[in-house]
Amino acid sequence: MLDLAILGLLHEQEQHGYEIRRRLRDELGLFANISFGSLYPALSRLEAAHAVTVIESSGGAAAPSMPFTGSLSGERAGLRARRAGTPRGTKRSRKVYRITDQGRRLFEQLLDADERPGADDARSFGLRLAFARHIAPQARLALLERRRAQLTRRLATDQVRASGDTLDVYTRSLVEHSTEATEHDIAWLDRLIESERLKQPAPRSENREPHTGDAVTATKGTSP
Amino acid sequence: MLDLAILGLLHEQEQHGYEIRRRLRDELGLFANISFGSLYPALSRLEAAHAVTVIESSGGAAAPSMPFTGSLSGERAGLRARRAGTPRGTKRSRKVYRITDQGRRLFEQLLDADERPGADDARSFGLRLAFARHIAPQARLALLERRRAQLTRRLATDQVRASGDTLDVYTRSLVEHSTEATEHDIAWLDRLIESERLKQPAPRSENREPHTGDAVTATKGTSP
DNA sequence: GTCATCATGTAAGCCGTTACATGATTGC
DNA sequence: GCAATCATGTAACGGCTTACATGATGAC
Repeated sequence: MLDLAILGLLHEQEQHGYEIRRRLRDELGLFANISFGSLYPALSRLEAAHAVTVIESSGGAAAPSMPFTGSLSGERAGLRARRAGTPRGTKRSRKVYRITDQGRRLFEQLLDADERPGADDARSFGLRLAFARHIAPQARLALLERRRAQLTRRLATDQVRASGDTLDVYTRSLVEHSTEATEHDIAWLDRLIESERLKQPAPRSENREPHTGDAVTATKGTSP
Repeated sequence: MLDLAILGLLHEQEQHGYEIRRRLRDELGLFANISFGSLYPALSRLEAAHAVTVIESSGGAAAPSMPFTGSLSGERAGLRARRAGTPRGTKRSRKVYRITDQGRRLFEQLLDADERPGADDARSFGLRLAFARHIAPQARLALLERRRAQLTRRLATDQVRASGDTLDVYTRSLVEHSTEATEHDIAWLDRLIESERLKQPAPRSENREPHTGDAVTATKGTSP
């Protein structure tokens, strides 16, 4: 699941590990404080699988496919010069990763094929929804409806539990609150689903133009 | 955390592994479908730590320091007789566990000392609340208030996230919904806390000011 | 006598953690 | 020059999963 999160972030913008961690915390909120002991091995794995490539592992400019001097001292000089322009940041000795075409394929594959059992459902769904803008409208709808079905099932088992007479006060309160929370979640999903339906009124069996891939481009280059 | 759940169930009634799993699923709801690959090793660990003892293992040996007939056929006959009384179940070759005094101590210790980082907060709290009736009133109150503080912190970070301008539609919706859910949780906790305070009006161990003045929301009555 | 269910266990693996080790850059 | 921060990595471990192995009991 971490792989999915990483690919999702790199989908938007090339970045280095340390920064990925920050965005995971500040933007996604999931993986509140993912540890480097998870993150870096994950990046290595993805690189080995050719899902990402290192486009810069030292000082050069982060511009895509822009060749730069191999001179280490030259790079250093360049960075010193650049530092004057940017008050903070712009460190050296970092590896900037970029997602590959294969990585993009893997991303989409993970996005709708993963949902492995044993995984935290809520987290898994949250992660997918956070990247929902990158997927086709009908896949988005399917994601929402799968989640809705999941919650409906939970509601059913909660009600069975609540109907038992063996629960003590605290457990009963817990179950009742859980039921309310689930109902709240479902109502929210229903609003999202309706809003999706309004955006794409007719599902139209096949040959649906698969979302022209603009709007995804990196809006900012190397800006700190 | 599984250890805590097991001890909590055995706290109430001696049982064998298979049955513990069923109660974990049907009563607690947490550990929806704990696997035997987790459960049995956990029981073995607890036994090795003298937190539980095997009080009956119908197949033959393994009863600790309690001698009984070594006759296999004898055991079988006894079980056959017992089966007639109970229409289903009452299998043989199972190990019935009982919690020990040491286990009870461990239980209480886990109950308020655990809360390890990296654990699923909600699940951990739910588990503790499910066993809340076994702990001292002030410990119960402390549990609720710790959880409340936790959720308040979450609310704060969610609000920071929401105030950023980089979030896309779906992520924003997610954060907003998460905020609502957390507020809902806090309101529920406040109801529980108030009801606890009513049950034990004056904590007054020494320097305790029963900080009133909360009276937060409480939109709906405690009993639906 | 065979199949479903109850019952216990082991082995391998996944996915995350903390703790530890190292080094570059920059502020003071 | 020294400490704080940025940045990357390795090692050991934790807690759970699935897959596999075994066997007893009861229904038919």
